Amino acid sequence: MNYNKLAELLFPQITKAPQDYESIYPPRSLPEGARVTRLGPSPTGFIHLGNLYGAFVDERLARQSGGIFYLRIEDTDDKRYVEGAVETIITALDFFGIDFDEGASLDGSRGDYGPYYQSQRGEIYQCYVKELVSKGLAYPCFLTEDEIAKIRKAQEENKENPGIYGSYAACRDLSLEEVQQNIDAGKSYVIRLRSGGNQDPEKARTISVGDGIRGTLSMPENYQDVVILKATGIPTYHFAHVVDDHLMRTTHVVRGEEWISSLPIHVELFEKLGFEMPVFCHTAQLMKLDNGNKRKLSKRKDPELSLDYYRQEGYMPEAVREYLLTILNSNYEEWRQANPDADAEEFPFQTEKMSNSGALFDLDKLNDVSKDVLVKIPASRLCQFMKDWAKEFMPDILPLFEGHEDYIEKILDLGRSGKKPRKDLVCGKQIFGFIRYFFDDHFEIEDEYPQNAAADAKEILTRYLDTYAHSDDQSQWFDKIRAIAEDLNYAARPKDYKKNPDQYKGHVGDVSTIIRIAVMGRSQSPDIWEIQQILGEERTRQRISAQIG
RNA sequence: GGCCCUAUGGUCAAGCGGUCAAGACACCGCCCUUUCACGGCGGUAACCCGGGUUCGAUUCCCGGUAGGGUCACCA
Repeated sequence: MNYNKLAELLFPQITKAPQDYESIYPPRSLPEGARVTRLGPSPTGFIHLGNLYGAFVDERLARQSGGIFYLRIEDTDDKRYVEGAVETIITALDFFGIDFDEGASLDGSRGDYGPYYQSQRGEIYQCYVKELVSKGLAYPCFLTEDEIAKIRKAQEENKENPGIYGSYAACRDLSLEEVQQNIDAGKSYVIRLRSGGNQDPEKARTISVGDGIRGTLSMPENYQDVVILKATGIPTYHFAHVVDDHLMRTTHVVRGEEWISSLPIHVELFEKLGFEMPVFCHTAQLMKLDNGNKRKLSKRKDPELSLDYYRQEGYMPEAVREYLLTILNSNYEEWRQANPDADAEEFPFQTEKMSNSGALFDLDKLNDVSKDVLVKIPASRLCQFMKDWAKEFMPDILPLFEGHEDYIEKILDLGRSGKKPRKDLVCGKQIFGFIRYFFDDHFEIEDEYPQNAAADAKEILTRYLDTYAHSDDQSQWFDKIRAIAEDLNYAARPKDYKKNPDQYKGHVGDVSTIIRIAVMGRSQSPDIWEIQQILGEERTRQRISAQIG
């Protein structure tokens, strides 16, 4: 068999040789130790938390080493293509602070290692396929779907592994003439790898691959004659991955653990092509607890998997980032405690510190992290964020914020100063619920007066209103409440009440709860005096009067 | 079914042959306090099972079990 002739027969249009591409895409000149990573989404338009998780790893690896992080669109399957998906991906990632140094972007592509859309790299792949064919390492296969199905059936009956390999690889040794005849007959064909692996597990070589996260992975070598070029002339993922990551000079391939099982294929491809392998980092799947069982997060059932969910709820990107970092590296929280004010970028991220078991997504934890993050963000930025969020997801309330920035900022800053700032802001939705009573249209009485004091409510509020002086400082103000409490036989200090509960109707806390409900509509809130200062005298008096009736 | 990955409290997760088995979230209690939150203190709660190796295994090996992944001209 003359493989050169076969290659020429199959790919007459390919005139370039691998060497040409080697010089078009030379090794990158980057500082020692710089890492080149990539994100390779297929343009389905759906980007989820898992993608973001992986993207962070890529981004950290590259940026921390002074390397390159690029975006490559893996659109080798036109059936999956969704209009506008690339924009969606870039925008969603950008919202969470992920951007690229190179590759596909909103306005075309940038970088010297393109094209960055696999669909535009046909010639490149075919060149390497041709190379493989000419070396007898790949061959055209004319098996039809039906024939393959039959083979599979027979294999199942014989309890053999399914697939095209060994004696099942019917087209492995077709002569040049047979190939020619098939082509002339208009038969469609794919190109398969002529695997050198042994299907007998006893005789198979064991391959060991170092993984950036998991140490060493070892498994039997590949023996399947996998498809590398589809009938359309477009490569499969396996082949595109190997060629692209070599030519784009990727040093670290971060991908989900579902790829581990096809690693042997990739290893064989890298070897046959004579490429150096990148370092693989197989990340664990994000899981979720469902009826007591861990399971993979699914886009159908789990809204929190979608990145949109966090935007809709109004989580700030840095909060999500911070949370992701805590599950990304086990020592992150420790580092954060030691460096409370440091930029997250400064954290020395290590793939070795990544968990290799599936982490359960924990909303409670996210909320907690978010509180800690938001407490450090200035009110002006929070206000801006709330406006942006409302504009997109709750346009009805936007007018409450716009043009009232000073008011909003005061509200957001309530109790946030001092040594022990309040941490009650989590996300947009929650924040609005938390501060709703500051807006008359959204103010309503939500809670009931405490039972022991309800009877005195009107009396308390009347006296409160009568003695109210907006200019009182906090202690003057509270002294008046104490006075009211004492007059009405409530203990001025809770401790007195605790000692002699029978002597009083309640304590000053009950009195202020009445006031709190009248002014805020709820029994729980930050400091009443501060709120009244923000609300203003008129509005405060109005609300109290309204409850006196 | 074959191959592979994983296995410490409810969750995340330190540990890497000898520890009273860290820490965080959640939960509970107490303190602080005019409510809530914050903060402080304390508490409940864990090494999947069975064999080895070893003076000694959560840690190493083997075998189960459980969960997950993968076996496409999808990525």
